[in-house]
Amino acid sequence: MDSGSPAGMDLVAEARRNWVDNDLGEVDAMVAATSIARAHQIVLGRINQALSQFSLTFSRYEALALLSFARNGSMAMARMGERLQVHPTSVTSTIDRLERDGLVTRSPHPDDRRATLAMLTNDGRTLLNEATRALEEIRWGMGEVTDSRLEDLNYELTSVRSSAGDNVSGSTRTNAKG
Amino acid sequence: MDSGSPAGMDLVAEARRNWVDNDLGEVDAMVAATSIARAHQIVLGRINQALSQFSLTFSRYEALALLSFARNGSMAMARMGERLQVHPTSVTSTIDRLERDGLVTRSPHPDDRRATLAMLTNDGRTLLNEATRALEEIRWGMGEVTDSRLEDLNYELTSVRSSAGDNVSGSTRTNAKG
DNA sequence: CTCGAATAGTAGGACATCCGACTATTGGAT
DNA sequence: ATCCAATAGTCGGATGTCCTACTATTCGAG
Repeated sequence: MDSGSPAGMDLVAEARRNWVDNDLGEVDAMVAATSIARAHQIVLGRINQALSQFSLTFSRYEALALLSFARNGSMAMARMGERLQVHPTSVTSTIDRLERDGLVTRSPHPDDRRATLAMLTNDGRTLLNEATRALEEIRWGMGEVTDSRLEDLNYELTSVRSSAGDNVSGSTRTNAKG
Repeated sequence: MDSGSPAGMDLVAEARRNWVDNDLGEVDAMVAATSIARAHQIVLGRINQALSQFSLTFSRYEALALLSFARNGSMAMARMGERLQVHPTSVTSTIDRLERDGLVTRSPHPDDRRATLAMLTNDGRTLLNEATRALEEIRWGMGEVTDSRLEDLNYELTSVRSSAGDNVSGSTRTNAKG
């Protein structure tokens, strides 16, 4: 345990009980939504805590990582928004802070004067590598959960993602279980 | 499909590919963290969209629902923070807006002059019931995913939650699969 | 070639969340 | 009885996210 919860209390089970007691419908869906939210809160909290030593947040880390995989370490901001699935104004805000901290620079797109390229600086790449090691050390906030369980979890999550149009490609489910 | 994604692209699979190509570790954990974040984004987006017709957000809805299960429809704010697992200042902010909209009232705690009780108003309870029906209609953002799959998903998520100290009680896993 | 639709980025505003700091009150230890 | 630590709530500030609106630029239709 590390992200304190009210002792002796399962918040999700509590929600289920309240729902059932009040004859409300779609209990499994309610529990799933609640569980996802709580898991997200836990994992994001751990990740952000691990990143805080680098004055990074997960959002900014994701942006750095995305740039690091691009050719020349640069990418048009609009494309970053597509990849990260965030609003264009969120990209502006994220790049603002990364630029402020010297991890990224803005430069005009050579072929499209509307566009702006965000480019990783040397400092940015160095910090990204350190932050990545820190995230590996905490197993990306997944605690003690074994890789086998993580694969099962990833498989189950694809059903939610695909229902939203995420083109879920080969979600390699190595654990033959079904 | 309803929450657009870049056509023909699985963002999570893309992340996995980048990770493997760069010989980075803890790939399953990275994918799990990414999947949880994306699933959360999808589900929360759908829920907030369904709630927008009531000028509610999921945070405010959760607060209303929590109060509705309490005796007298009231609860000390500190206790709300514990149940919702959010910072005390978040409770202040949430109750501020609910009070502004006439859905909740503040009153002094009868036995502890430090504490403040948040109490559901009649309008608040009415709106909560309508909002709950709206969430049931969209199956809490879980799309087409069957209840059977949701049970499996809920089971897998308990491993993450319990690793954070959530005292996971009987997560009834009706689907015998292991 | 010109004009309007689409695209790229940003500014301003609303919310949600956390953190640190501050006030008021409670309660236990001495 | 007194004093200090713990608790309850709020304020101000930082971040992240979205939305609407606005400017600049590109591109296709005619």
